[in-house]
Amino acid sequence: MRARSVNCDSFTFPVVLRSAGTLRRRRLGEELHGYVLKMGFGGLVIASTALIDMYCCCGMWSVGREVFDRVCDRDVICWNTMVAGYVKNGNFFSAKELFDEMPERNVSSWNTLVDMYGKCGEVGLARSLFDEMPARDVISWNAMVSGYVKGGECDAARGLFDEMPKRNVVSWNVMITGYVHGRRFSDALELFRMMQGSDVKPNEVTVVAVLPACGHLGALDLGQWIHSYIRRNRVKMDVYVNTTLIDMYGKCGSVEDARRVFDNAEMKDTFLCSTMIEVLAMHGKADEAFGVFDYMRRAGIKPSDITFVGLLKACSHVGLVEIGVEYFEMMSKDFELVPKVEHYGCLVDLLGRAGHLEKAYETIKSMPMEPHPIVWGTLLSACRIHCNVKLAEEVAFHLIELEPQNCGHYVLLSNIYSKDGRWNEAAKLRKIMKEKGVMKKPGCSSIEVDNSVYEFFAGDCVHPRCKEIYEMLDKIITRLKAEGYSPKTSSALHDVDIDEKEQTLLYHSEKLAAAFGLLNTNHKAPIRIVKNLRICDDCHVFMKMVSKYFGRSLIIRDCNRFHHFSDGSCSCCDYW
DNA sequence: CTAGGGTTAG
Repeated sequence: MRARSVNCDSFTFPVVLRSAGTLRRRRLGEELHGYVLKMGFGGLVIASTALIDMYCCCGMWSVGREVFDRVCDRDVICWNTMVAGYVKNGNFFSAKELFDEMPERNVSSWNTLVDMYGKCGEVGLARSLFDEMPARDVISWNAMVSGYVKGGECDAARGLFDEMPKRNVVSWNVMITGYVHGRRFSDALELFRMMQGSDVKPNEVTVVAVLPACGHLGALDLGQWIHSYIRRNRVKMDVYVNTTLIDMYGKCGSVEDARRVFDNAEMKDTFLCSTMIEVLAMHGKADEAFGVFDYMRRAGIKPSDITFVGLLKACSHVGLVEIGVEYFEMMSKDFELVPKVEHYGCLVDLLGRAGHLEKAYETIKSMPMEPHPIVWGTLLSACRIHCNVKLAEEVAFHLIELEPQNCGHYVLLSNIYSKDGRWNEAAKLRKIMKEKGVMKKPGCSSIEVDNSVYEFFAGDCVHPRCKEIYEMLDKIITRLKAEGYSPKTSSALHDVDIDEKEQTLLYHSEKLAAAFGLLNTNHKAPIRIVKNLRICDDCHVFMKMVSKYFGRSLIIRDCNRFHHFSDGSCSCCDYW
């Protein structure tokens, strides 16, 4: 940037200063300040306001304030800029102080304050200001809805959203994002559908907000529809959009599409590449994940600690212990990244899955930080795979001490006991659960049919076509039993006799979803199901048999990986 | 001047 060789007028500086501010180029900003003075624009409000904004964006709010104090003909915009500058720098007290001193307030000044209180968690104060302000525009409403969303109050946000006299694209974006952050994915999709019925057109921010919801729910059809919507309507395909597309396709089980988006992305940054690596890892494509990492190094894209989480995950899912350890060491050696508890968790998984249980245990004991319960849980899962009851007990009892209300620990240990034939111990554990009032988290599976997502809970009867679904499921079970299927009752965590145990097992949510899928989808496409918990041994066998005897492939995502069932076998090779 | 956006260990 050489301002010397450019003809400047008083309108040039605000534009250039703005870029300097957004890029946080302090030096450049200061240099430009010099030119502003040299060219005699120093006294003008417009130039001064731009300078204030630039300094505040660069974190130099006190210099901004000095400029502000020297402006003699301050207008509202100038005042607003200074107030907003304090807010940007987290100087909420000064912002409020200056707001109170303002000789004149239009709507924007109030908006800044409403937004500020929302940002610092004072929703109540934001609301009283919102109610108090003399006039409101869309921005005021959006700021207030956003305040509720940030405070995690989705329902209050929605209440206000519904009351809005007018909504623009930001209003919809705020509310959809709110649902997604509150993990209310179905609500997010429903709102997105409502938006289509409104007069506001979705933009690139909207798709970035909804796509993660599609990913979490496994709503591939809707995700694909949004992808084609983006192309049809020339929504800007920026790096954010591409990142969420990759994530969505990956989580919906379509790695190929994720890869296509990655290859076609014009701009590739750390986020985008890390997402691609994570997706490949999730699907057991370790070599391809390593390839993306090599690409990053060649292209000079700096890996982050999250990149390494993906790489380590890729290694552990396919048992590449040595390579995984190499990546772990590479983090600090070559990239000055300090391994976090997540990376130690991956390392424990890597070692544990591969059967090196003692080494995994040693890793936990030698971690430089307090091991999070998830790390212990990882070791417990490894004990399940390798049937090490002794270590499992030690780890599980420790975990139960740490998190007595987490049902997962009891369930996992109980399954390990059952797998080993120790029914008495399993029963004792169920008694303990009962005594402590720990409820088993209900299994839930969702499936998308005709652009709608249907959710099923184990043994539920809420679906309108419930009778039909159960009849279909019974038909499938009868057929599979004829082919040799016998329910593995060890997966059922209930203190009941065998018959009843078989019943609860037969109606696990993924089976209901599969029956619904067979009833309602055409005969070529795979049936895609997303489950909130880990798939059980029995359902795993069941799905393999369905894929064989009903000639349909099924793609099931459980809470930690994908299972692609076809022709009687599963992509995880029964190792999960 | 003021409202909205991406990846993360089981």
